[in-house]
Amino acid sequence: MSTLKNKVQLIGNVGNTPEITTLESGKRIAKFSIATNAFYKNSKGEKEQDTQWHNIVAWGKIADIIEKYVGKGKEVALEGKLTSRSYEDKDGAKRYVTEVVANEILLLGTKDEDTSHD
Amino acid sequence: MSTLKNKVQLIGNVGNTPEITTLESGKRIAKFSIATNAFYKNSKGEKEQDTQWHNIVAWGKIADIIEKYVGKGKEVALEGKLTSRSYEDKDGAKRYVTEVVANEILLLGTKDEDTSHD
Amino acid sequence: MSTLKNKVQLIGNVGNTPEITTLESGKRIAKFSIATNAFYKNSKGEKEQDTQWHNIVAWGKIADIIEKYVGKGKEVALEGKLTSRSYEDKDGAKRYVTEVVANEILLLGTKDEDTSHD
Amino acid sequence: MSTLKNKVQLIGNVGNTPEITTLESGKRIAKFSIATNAFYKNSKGEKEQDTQWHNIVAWGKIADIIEKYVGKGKEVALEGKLTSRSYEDKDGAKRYVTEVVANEILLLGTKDEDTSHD
DNA sequence: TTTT
DNA sequence: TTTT
Repeated sequence: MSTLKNKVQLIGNVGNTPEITTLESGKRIAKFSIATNAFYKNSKGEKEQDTQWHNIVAWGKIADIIEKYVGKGKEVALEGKLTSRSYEDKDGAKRYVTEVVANEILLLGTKDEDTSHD
Repeated sequence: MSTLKNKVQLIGNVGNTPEITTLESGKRIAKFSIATNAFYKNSKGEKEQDTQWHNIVAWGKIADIIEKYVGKGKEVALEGKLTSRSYEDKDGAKRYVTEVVANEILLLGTKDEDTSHD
Repeated sequence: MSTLKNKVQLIGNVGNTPEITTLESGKRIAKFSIATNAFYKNSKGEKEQDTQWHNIVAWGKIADIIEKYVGKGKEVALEGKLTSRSYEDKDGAKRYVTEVVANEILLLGTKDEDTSHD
Repeated sequence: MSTLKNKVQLIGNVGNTPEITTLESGKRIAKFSIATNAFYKNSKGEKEQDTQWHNIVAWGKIADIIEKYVGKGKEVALEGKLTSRSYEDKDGAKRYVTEVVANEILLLGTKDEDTSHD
């Protein structure tokens, strides 16, 4: 599956303790959010910050790595693909969610071995 | 502003004629969607396709390039940042939209000069 | 192995028919070069072109895809890692070569199915 | 100038104190090298490390940021384009050098504000 | 909800 | 809503 056609790269801080779920099939999923912070000066020359929050999902081995090494507040770099899916809310209205499905994750600012995944 | 921390790269086909809007301030915005297509074989060995649709927004010079060169069906490569914003729908409920704000676009499969923007 | 730490992405035209070699071990290697073209205006407002040539190497399945689908002049997008190695030339002097080891390749401007490789 | 067509992204450690040069024109250049480290297990299951060294060049504002903030041993993320140039060595033989011309740099593992450059 |  |  092509990653060249749909690639997201984020460097930011993890916002919450990743939730790990095991499906009936045995497959494991990790979910968490990360904040990317951009700093800039506004028209008055004051520093401002643009923070974007991103929903991250990971499967299989990446989920295992996340469970082991990724905690709230940690700085990580990750790569994945941008996906959207719809669902019906409790009122039957169609809702959309956009998530980044991670295929590689790297812990920054640690002396640990590479925890990325191929 | 950092693009290293928040980067999206897409190669796909434009789904609709870009809508160009001029704000009162004179700023121009282009909006369109693109489809990224991934092909894979399912468990039965049959070819399947995973199509993801992405909302693209572009400002200023990029919007001008899009107006001039980007049409429905065209294959493009683009880079931008992943952003989400919320708004209230007509029932007062909070809705979220995720968009890619393009900072560079490249027309593929054309003999035209480079239309990317720095 | 981490690709997040060392990533090269090129979109350009293939400069020569890829050379395919089979090692004694049975492993296959493809080698070719690609040109990336950047257009800009010089100080006199004239269009100029900066062409960079890159040495590409690919192993295994990617080499097979290249043999099948990639020919001189074709437009491709590829991703890989930047590597350098040294060797001794015939005079015993140390020489350096820098190559991009491709791990994914995409044919552009074709109607073919996705030939990328994971 | 297009960066989509020729993009290198590296996350690694700076190998030496950057050399800063000011040209007669007043333009400033920073030069340094960075190591990217990939860890993997060999056929015996032992951990091995593949270190690649890259020559980095930066101009203008990026050179200033490097002079101020980037020192030997620091972990940085950077993006740039892959360039090669040739020169004649003292024996009149043609030599090739490949360098990454950085257009953005980010200090990792620091509490500093974003030092990236657009 | 992170980080600066 | 594209493309194959």
